[in-house]
Amino acid sequence: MARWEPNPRERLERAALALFVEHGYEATTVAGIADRAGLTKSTFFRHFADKREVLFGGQDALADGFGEAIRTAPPGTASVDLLAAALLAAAPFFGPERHDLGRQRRTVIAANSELQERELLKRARLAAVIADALRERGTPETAARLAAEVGVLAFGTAYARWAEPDNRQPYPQIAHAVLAELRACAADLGAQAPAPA
Amino acid sequence: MARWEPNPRERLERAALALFVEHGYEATTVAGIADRAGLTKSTFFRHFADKREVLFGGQDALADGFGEAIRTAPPGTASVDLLAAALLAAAPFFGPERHDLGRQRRTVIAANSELQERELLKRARLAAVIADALRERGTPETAARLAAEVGVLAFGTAYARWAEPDNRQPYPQIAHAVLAELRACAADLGAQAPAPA
DNA sequence: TAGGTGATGGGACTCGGTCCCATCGCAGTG
DNA sequence: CACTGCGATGGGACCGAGTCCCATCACCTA
Repeated sequence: MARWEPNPRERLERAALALFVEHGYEATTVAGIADRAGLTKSTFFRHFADKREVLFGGQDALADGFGEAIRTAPPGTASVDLLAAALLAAAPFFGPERHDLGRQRRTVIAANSELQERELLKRARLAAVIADALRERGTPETAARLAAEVGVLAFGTAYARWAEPDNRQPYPQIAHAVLAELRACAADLGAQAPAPA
Repeated sequence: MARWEPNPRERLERAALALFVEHGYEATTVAGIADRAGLTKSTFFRHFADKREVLFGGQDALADGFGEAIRTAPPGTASVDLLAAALLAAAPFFGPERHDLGRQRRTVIAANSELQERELLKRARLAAVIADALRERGTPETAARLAAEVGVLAFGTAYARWAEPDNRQPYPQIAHAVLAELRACAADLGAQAPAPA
């Protein structure tokens, strides 16, 4: 009997991703996902708050890792390096063995605006975590908000490049490169003298 | 008879905001909004793609204005000043007479994460419009993305400050101040030498 | 062997959203 | 003054997401 087989949550996640890839997000019903995992609709909603959330399970752990990395960095570390530390804390989630899953997940999300909304919400929470951690270190309000936004942009770009089908570079290398590039752009942007009002 | 009274779209928007303020977003049904506007559920969905969208009607016009402002700026204008031009293009939407509406709208959105998701999506589209317009002017990819993100952050901050209950400053003044502050922070962030890998 | 506990199954229900068709009001036309 | 075409509305059937409640099952412990 299907009841009491292990890891119902993980089974649901796998079933959902497979069905989303096969038939698309909208054409897939929650009952269908549950069926494929040998469970029911009730159980699905006991493990996930809604249909979208089945694709975003790891995001909370990610945010925790970001905050922790910034908080435990040595005193006096520059903001850019704090961002680097945060991005690297995500490395365990992006090993080469998860490359295919990451690519599929990205494809599914890219095809549906509901899922994009959810991803943006997760990123906003990520930015909030980063900004909070920076504020705890004494970074002024606006500087913390900007750095958090840059960090999230860097993370999103790095994730996108890592998940590219033909990518072979490891995530940490990509993250460093993206962050360095963004830092340079920030310098350019900040150096421009604003026109007199 | 209620049929054929003018401005059904605007009536629906007013009815929705009023009910959201009174009972909250979730406790309000689409049928209830339509009733209050003297219309039906069918008509509601003929004017708005979904329940959330009734609060985000102006966002598309906003994005158009942003793109237009950047495209029509004099050649050679610095990126920061292009962002300033874009933010000022939004000024007509934020006259003092709309202050109360803006404040109510913000309160409703702040209380519901579904609405926050939609707002984030709209802002992402805004960022995409800005980045596209900057690319058209020859701004390199990464610089355009960063500048767009900064622009959206500036807009969000300016809108939030403008909609504060006790705010009396006009929107353009706030926008300029926020942007100047962010430019300074970008300079700081970019000036930090990254630690050697 | 008899509970006790936590996870699951299952069904009823509400509401968002889609679809289709009948209906209405307003032209314009003869 | 009818007739007709057109666009907007009303209304009902329908599906799926999500909630709620309760019965049921498997495992553990006394």
